Amino acid sequence: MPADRDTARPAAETAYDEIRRRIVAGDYEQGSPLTEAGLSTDLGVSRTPVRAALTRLAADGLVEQKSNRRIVVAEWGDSDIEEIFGLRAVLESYGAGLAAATATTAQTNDLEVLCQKMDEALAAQEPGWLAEVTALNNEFHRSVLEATGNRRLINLVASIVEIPLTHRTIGAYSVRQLENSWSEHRSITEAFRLRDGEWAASIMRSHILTGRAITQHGHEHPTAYELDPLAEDPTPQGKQKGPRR
Amino acid sequence: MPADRDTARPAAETAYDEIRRRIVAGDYEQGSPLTEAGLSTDLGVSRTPVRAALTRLAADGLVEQKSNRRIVVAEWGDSDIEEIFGLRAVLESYGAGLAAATATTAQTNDLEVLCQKMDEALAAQEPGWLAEVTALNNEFHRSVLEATGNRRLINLVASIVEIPLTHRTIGAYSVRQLENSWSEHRSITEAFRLRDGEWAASIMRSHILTGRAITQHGHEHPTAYELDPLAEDPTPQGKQKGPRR
DNA sequence: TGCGCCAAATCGGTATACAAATGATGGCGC
DNA sequence: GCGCCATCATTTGTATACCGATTTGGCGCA
Repeated sequence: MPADRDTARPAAETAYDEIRRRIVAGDYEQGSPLTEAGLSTDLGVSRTPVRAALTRLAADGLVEQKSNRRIVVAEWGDSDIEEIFGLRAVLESYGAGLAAATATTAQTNDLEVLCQKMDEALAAQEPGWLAEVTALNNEFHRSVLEATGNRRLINLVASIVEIPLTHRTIGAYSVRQLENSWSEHRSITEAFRLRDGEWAASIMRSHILTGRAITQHGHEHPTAYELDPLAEDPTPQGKQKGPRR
Repeated sequence: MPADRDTARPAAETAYDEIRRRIVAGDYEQGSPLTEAGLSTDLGVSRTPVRAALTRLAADGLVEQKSNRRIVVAEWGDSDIEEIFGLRAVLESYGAGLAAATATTAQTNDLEVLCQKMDEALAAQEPGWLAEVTALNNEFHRSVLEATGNRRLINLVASIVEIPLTHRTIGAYSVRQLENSWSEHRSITEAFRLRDGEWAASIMRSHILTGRAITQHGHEHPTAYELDPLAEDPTPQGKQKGPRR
């Protein structure tokens, strides 16, 4: 246990980030109970910041409060993935349409840069490239939403997307499918350049629904392409003991 | 200060509800700072539940945390109304489409009942009818979303709609416009009966965008209909002293 | 041997005490 | 007289102690 806490950052935020990271990383079993005291000793802070963190996580939907006021890690199944992709398709296509119609040249160029980086990442395929692709993909979608300037829309999508999903999702794509995905990103960028909101929205919708199809059915017959599988998991070191009980 | 606290309900939840009510009711000036100590003494609870309440309210977007870690009541203007109606149009039409395609007869009947009650409320126009109409309207939209069974969608819309808006919105409608609004509700119900998701989605979209137009431009030339204006406020009894400062 | 009740421990909810940081105000010096 | 610095007050962040409720395990009785 580190004696020198990082006093620079608020401890409540640290606790929030750490607990969130653990949940998203899958360190905790779904439905496993989280006790404030346990997390408190685990993180080396008192129960108060842990409580604040759990409150925020509950609002995010990452933990649930059972009737007996017991807090457990949220569970989800196929229906949740269905919901998430459906909502993303609706919201992100809406956002793409808005953004494309009003985007500045600078914003469009930013998307172009991201596409460029993606191409390079694909071409190079250095160790860890899957993680980089995931990051770039998230960045692209985030940039599109940011371009709308619609803070509420951004928060809405953020509250949905941030789930132990995105990680594994990319893994379901074959390289061929990844190339197609990037091609769609390029098309969206082009729609931005033409200020064609309808086109942008349409592509974004297809893009996400394609992702849904691949995530749900693409596992069966992957063209695979086995790269170094460790690269997919950004946190390889052995984790702390799992949930209590 | 009441000595006999209602120990039955959790104090944090009470604090959340009360602070939320005050914000939505407009008791606090937009951008006015909320101090934990002040709310604590106001509500008769300690700072801890107040903190929890403020955390939740921040997640809801009803309060904002300024850079200097000062918490203020969220401010909004016309652009927020624009955002909200736009998102409602997208999300609720999506929900209506989903729900209509899968709705049970019982769910459709529930909508029918609500339409019936609306007709009666309009015909009677008893004191407080505007408040009742507001409640029925909210209930209708909530029922449609509930019929989707999409918990995430429900939460998303809830996080947007619950805003110091709905109250005043209804006031902007003329009676003629209210009748039209209910007529659209009836059409949505009919679409449910026919399991016509596309139709339902389309009506819902028009319905909400009409609401946007009335809210934004309908104030200028209202056919008015001045009823007792107090009826609009569902909490008539003199509440605790207003915001500090 | 099984069922039920009681007791003890565990955990979440609340209050409060304390520390750290930030903003304001007043005084002092130039 | 103006500006800067120091001190103080206000407020948030954190820790901890206490209380009530719920659950669990054991013991006793049928």
